[in-house]
Amino acid sequence: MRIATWNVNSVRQRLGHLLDFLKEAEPDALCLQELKCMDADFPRREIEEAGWQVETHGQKTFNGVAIISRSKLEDVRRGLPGDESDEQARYLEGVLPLGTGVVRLASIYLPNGNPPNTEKYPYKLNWMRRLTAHAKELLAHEEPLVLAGDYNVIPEPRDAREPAAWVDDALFLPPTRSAFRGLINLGLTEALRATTDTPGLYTFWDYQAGAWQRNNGIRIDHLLLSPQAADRLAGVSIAKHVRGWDKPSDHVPVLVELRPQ
DNA sequence: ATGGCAGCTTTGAGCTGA
Repeated sequence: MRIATWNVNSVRQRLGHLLDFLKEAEPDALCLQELKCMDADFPRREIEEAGWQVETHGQKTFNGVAIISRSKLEDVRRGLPGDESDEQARYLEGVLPLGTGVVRLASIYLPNGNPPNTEKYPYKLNWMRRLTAHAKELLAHEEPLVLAGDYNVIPEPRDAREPAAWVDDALFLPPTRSAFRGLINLGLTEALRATTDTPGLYTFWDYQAGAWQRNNGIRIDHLLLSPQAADRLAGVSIAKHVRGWDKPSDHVPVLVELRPQ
C-alpha cells in the first residue's frame, strides 16, 4: 500500500500536476495541503472522473486540506480537536478500508508560525500540543496510523541546506523542534529517517533567489507512523522531479510504501 | 546586506507563505 502527502500551494493552480502525479505514482491515498479554496471550489469533478474518491476540508484563500483515495474514506473527522474557536482548516482524518485491514490516515497542515515574535508562534506551538494530545488518543487504538503532511518543522540541521539561515525561524526554533520530538516520542516513527541518514534530502524549495536551482531546500513534509504501520514500512521516497515541472508547487510529494498485513 | 516568487483577494496593492 502506498500513501503520499503533498502541499500543492493552491489545488486549482495545480490540478494538472495533481492528475499527472496520481497517474504516475498510483497511491492508495494522497493527502493534500494548502488547497487555498473552499470545498465548493475544489476541482472535485475532474479528480472523481479520473477514478478517485475525494474528501475535503477547505477554507477561503488560505489553508485547506484534503484526502484523495481509491477506496472511500470512512469515519471522517474535519478539524483538530482541542480548540472550538480555531477556524483554520488544517486537519482532516479518516479510515481507509483495505482488503487486508484498515489504516487510519490524517492530512496535516501545521501552522508556519512566522514571525516568531507575534501571536502566530504561540498558535503554532499550541496547535502542536493539540496534535500531540490527539495523536496520543489515536495511538491507544493500536492500529496502523499514518499522520502525513506539511509539518512546517525542520527536525534537524541536516534537514536544511543552510541550517544557519533558519536558526531564528519558527520552522527551526528549539521549542518547535522540541514539540516535534515530543510528538515522535509518543511512539511514532518518522518514516524517512527510519530508512536513511542521508543528508541533503529536501521537500521544499523557495520560489525565490533560485533556491531550486541551487538546491537550497529544507525537509518539512513528514509521515509519522504508529508502531503497527512502522512494522510494515517497506520504503520512502521523495518525488523531487515534480519540483522541476512547469509552474510547480514549492513543495514536492513524499511517499511511503507499507507491506500488506 | 537585501530581495528576489507565487497565489490569493478588496482586481491591484497588500497580505501570506517558508
